[in-house]
Amino acid sequence: MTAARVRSGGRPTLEEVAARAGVGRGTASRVINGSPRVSAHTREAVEAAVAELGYVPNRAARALAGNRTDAIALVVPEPETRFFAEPYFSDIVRGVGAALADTDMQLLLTLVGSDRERRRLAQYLTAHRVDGVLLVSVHAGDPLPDLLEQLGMPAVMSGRRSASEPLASVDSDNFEGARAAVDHLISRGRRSIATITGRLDVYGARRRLDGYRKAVSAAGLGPDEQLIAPADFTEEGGAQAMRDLLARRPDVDAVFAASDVMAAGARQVLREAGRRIPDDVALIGFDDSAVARHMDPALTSVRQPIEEMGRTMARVLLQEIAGENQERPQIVLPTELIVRDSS
Amino acid sequence: MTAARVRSGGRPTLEEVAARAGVGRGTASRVINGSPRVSAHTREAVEAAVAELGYVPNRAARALAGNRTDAIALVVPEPETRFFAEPYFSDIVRGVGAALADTDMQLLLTLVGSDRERRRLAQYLTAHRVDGVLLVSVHAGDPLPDLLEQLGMPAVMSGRRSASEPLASVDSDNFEGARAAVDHLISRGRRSIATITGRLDVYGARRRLDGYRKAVSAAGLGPDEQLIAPADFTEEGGAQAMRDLLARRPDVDAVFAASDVMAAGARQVLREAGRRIPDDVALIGFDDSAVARHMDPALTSVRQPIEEMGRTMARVLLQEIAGENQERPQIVLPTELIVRDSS
DNA sequence: CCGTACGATGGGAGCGCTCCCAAAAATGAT
DNA sequence: ATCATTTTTGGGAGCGCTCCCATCGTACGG
Repeated sequence: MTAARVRSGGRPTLEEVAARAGVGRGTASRVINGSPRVSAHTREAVEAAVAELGYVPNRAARALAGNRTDAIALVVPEPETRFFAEPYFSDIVRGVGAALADTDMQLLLTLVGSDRERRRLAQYLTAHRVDGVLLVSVHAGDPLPDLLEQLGMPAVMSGRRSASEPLASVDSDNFEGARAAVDHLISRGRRSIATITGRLDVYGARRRLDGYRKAVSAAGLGPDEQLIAPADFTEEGGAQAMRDLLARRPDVDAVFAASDVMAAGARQVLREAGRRIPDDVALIGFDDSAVARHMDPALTSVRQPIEEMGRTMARVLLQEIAGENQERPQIVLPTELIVRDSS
Repeated sequence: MTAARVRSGGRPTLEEVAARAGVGRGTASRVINGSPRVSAHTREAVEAAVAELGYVPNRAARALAGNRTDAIALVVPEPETRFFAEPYFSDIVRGVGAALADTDMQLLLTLVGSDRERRRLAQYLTAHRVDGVLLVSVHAGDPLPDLLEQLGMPAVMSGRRSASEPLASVDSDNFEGARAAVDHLISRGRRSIATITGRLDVYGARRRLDGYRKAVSAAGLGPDEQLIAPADFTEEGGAQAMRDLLARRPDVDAVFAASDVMAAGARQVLREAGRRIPDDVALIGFDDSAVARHMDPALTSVRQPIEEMGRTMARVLLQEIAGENQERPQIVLPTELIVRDSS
């Protein structure tokens, strides 16, 4: 009693679809993968069989045979999740998800915190367990991008590490965003415009500072180094920077902070110093996060198109994987100044 | 000239590891999968070969042969991402990631927005492309949990749909959280304590209301229906509810809002009505989100152990997958009242 | 010293698919 | 109608692994 070749409970296989459609396995495969070398008639038959059987290709088999994975990894440095928590993370994810929706790429989420995890990730990548990698918030000294470059693994990062980035990247226009913010302060009649910078080993932070400088000097307010206070993107850092500014230049009448969180810190200090916002000192942040909307007064801020960055990153990565890109695209997306009550 | 069996550039395979260790493929497999039926000597030899060759198992082959995927999906309803954006999403992810770190389970992120995506997801699941599912913020009418139950697919959800949940679930103690908040208000001498509820088709929102009721009546302040204002978790909803409350019961001296965002809406209305916080009206929120910390005055709020919920969900799911659970665990994690300036 | 038993081991079969080659069918040119 | 092409098609080989069974080796009891 030879066991029947019919699969009892299991999911249907390609072979079964082919049998049902009265064609060979190879042909069925062609139809399913959209190869053009199939007659219309055959195609219809196979498609009907697929529908009737509710066939869904087995990903593992596909991956094994085709030597690819149909999966990409979104790599998030663990320490950052906290900072970027705000909308950032979920917006990126939403964008990426949207771009992947009509693909059958899977999105793998990879948090890397400890060195052990880093190593494991490197191993993962080396073992080619994903077709491509999305890198979020990469630091200057991060070895990962170089590893990817070396492995020839398609990758796209958000932001970049320097002006000349070997990997594909998608960034927001930090320079123009900062400039627009400062221009806005100038147009409101402010004259002693300070800035609180982010960690300057982050390229974006440097660009924001550049934008500030450009706007200030274009207005003939000369870049006054006393008005530039370095900080580290944290609330406490922003507060400290504000204290320094107030001590150095009590005449300051506007502050452009390179992040909303730092602006929140600055606000606190300004309050305690009895300066009214925006009457005495105008304040602008960067990121347009929840913090900005809920601050009192509501914070004017530079908004980055985070979700679109996510979408774009995914799109570019798919192109890289498909080998469609001659060279690594360096995409810069425009920012937008959201004017609220603080300026 | 028979092509050499040596793989030129590629990743090493099990077979190669076995050859190098001077054992058979089966034995090598046993070592790698931690089977006890291997002699210590052999084990060492294989482990050495693995290290030397930098062997990493091919996931696809494993999945294909073993009929499993070593992957779990985190399913996030798209419309929610926006609401839950705050820390919620990233905290859950961090928790899940942490619990998965020493496993070699992969985390698949699946956003489901459109019905088309829902269907595709159902197909995915039916095709057994993952070993288990993590469900975040499920609505009362969501068909997904039932589908999973039907398929016998291991699943864990955050929160639950009703008191009797067939699926495994991990929730925070909404009841006790709300009760603690209201008790705190009572201990501060408040007497006309109102509540702004979330959408009551969400189980958690109902539990928060129950907790409020319990605390109020325990204090002999009788549940006064006029002090209960239904809303929908949005800022505008919270504002509207607050207006209603003020109109109905101008004597209100405390408000417990079932979310920070609604509390933010309420705060706005209270301000406009000239009520000082906390002097005239004390205010408490729920979630302990960024909004709470940055509100002015800083908002007292009930904090949920989100990251731990993520960790627990993952842990429970792994157990479900391993078939270790007799019945579906219903885990409730404690909340904590974070007292700030608003109460 | 031999039979028994059991742990350790090797390797065949097969998971479901893609790749690719050779065969079959259709098309066109003469 | 014939032959050269081109298009379609079928199915073998093989991806790297797990499962499982037959075999081998060894320790032990009699």
